[in-house]
Amino acid sequence: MQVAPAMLESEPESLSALEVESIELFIGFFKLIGLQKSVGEIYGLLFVSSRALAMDDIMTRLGISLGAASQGLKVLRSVGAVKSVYMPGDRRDHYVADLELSKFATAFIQEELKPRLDRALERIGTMETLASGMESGDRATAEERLERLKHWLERGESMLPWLLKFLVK
Amino acid sequence: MQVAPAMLESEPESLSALEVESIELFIGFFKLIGLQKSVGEIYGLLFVSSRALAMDDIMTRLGISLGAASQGLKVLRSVGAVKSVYMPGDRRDHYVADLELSKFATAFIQEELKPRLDRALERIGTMETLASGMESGDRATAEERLERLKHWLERGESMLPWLLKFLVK
DNA sequence: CTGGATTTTCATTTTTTATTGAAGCGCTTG
DNA sequence: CAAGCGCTTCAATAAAAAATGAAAATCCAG
Repeated sequence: MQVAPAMLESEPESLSALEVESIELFIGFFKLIGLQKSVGEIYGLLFVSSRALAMDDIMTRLGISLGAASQGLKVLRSVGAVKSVYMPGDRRDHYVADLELSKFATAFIQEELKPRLDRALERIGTMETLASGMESGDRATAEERLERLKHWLERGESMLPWLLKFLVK
Repeated sequence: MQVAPAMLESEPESLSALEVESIELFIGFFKLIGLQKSVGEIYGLLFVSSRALAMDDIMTRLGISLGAASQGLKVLRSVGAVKSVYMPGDRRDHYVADLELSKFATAFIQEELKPRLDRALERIGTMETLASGMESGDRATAEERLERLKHWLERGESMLPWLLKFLVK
């Protein structure tokens, strides 16, 4: 029996150089918006694939586990980064990358950034109340700084709709 | 055996409610831009402090280690979020929060976002080369997608200067 | 210089986060 | 309607990131 020499530690199914670049690119990109490595890997693979891939293919090509593939696809579906296409005569779901890149930015802004800003502004309300019961020196400092922070956050918040519009097209 | 009632696990030096809110707020904020918890803690504490604090104070109030305080302050200095003020008759450095919040955003955009976009665009160059040597069906797919991605990234990049200007004031 | 105070560094430990894969659910289909 | 396939879940494990604290470097005042 013939076996390819010294292959126990190689890429599970050998990715093309193009695929490797794509995967690395999207890992970095997705990490930035708080998504994990395996999510980026999957999207990177699908992005340069001209045909739809089953979860099975994805696991094998990337050498990741069943669970990671399933969870990664779940995340990608949830942000609309991937859609499944019907393949006649195959029970498995097959996935293609959604090329509307702006979706990631949109999801990030609406699901991460916006809620955080809202939460922070809420917190500032609480802090203003707390500060009002302090002795005058500290109170003045706190109030001035809170005011400043509030302005800045409100400014940031006011920018989001514009940012969204810009990114979406 | 008698032990002080349930105090083994309390806050090391008791933070005020205002301080706790501030710390939590900045932990969240800083995490978003990729800075770690202890960095947020320190800034949060300084943000509502009306007097400059020595590293010693910071450690004690927050209950963090020497190393964490030192490293956290180093990061904060490096992004200009904190500055040290001279305290007559005390050899220790004392720190105050820099209130120019836009510095964080600026540092993030210039030190995280911009380099990543540049790196990604570079990578796309490589990928275009790789794609050009593929067989025609896959090549067409890859080229179209790369083009799309490139446009989007360039668009993002073109927005950065504007974003910076908006955030800085 | 010298001694102690202050701060930085970094190998180790702890904590947090991501991945794995076996168990189990629900479709299909034979 | 049973058996197998595809997929999801989640407790256990592994990997990555952050915190710790002792040792070393730096800084002054005397």
